[in-house]
Amino acid sequence: MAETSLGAKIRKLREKKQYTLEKLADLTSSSKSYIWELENKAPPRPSAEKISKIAEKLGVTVEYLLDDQAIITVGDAADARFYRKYQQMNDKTKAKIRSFVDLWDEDDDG
Amino acid sequence: MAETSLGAKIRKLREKKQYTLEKLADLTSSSKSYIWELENKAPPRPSAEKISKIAEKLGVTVEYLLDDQAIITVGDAADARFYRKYQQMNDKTKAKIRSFVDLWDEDDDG
DNA sequence: TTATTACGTTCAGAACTCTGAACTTTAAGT
DNA sequence: ACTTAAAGTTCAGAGTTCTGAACGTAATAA
Repeated sequence: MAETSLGAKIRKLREKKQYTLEKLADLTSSSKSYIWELENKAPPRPSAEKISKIAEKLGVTVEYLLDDQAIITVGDAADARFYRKYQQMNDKTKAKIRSFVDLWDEDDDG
Repeated sequence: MAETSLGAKIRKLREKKQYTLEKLADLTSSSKSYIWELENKAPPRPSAEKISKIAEKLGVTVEYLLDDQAIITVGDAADARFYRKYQQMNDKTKAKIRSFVDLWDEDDDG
């Protein structure tokens, strides 16, 4: 089957989160058959709305999902991605990161 | 005519860059009639590919164009404080924190 | 074996995107 | 006024997205 870059990314992220096709479909107001198509059929051209919800639930940016090349994320996009990731962590981890960043901030920030 | 949030953002950014419909269409492999529809007709549901190119040429993220709400909805006051702090740091520090958090995520996510 | 359950796969077709070409408007020049 | 050009607007229809429902497969249990 034609394996696209987008499809491979979605499947990898979905499996890492242990979501079934149906689970991810529910989270993103999609059908499981469509999620399956995105992962397995070429060439998908999903709507921005779909890919935006999918990116959100998988904890990445739209840019990351769509860009064929590896991207060097700078500026706002990187910040958005970072924050999305942070939000999805559990409270204990969040607290650890915050106190860690507080220390870093003292020394380094200008 | 129905004025959507997405349409308004695209027009504002396009006019700020002094692009005509045709110019933006050329830059994004679209037709000018379609760019016009995005700006003026409701409800647009453009493909991820289109909106990605448009965001790129207008110098914003896909998330900024699509999210109806304020960019980030904060669940928790501590998160909000943390993110404000993070945003004010310099790029090098931000990058360090991000890669640090990426590592943390590997262990912890599930 | 025969349920049952959970997950993945296939496909017809309604609904929608997006284009090309024609048309209208606005503005500047003579 | 008339011409020309540049920008915006409209629309039919080819082609695509996306869903719902049916089907396939594998695992577990009685």
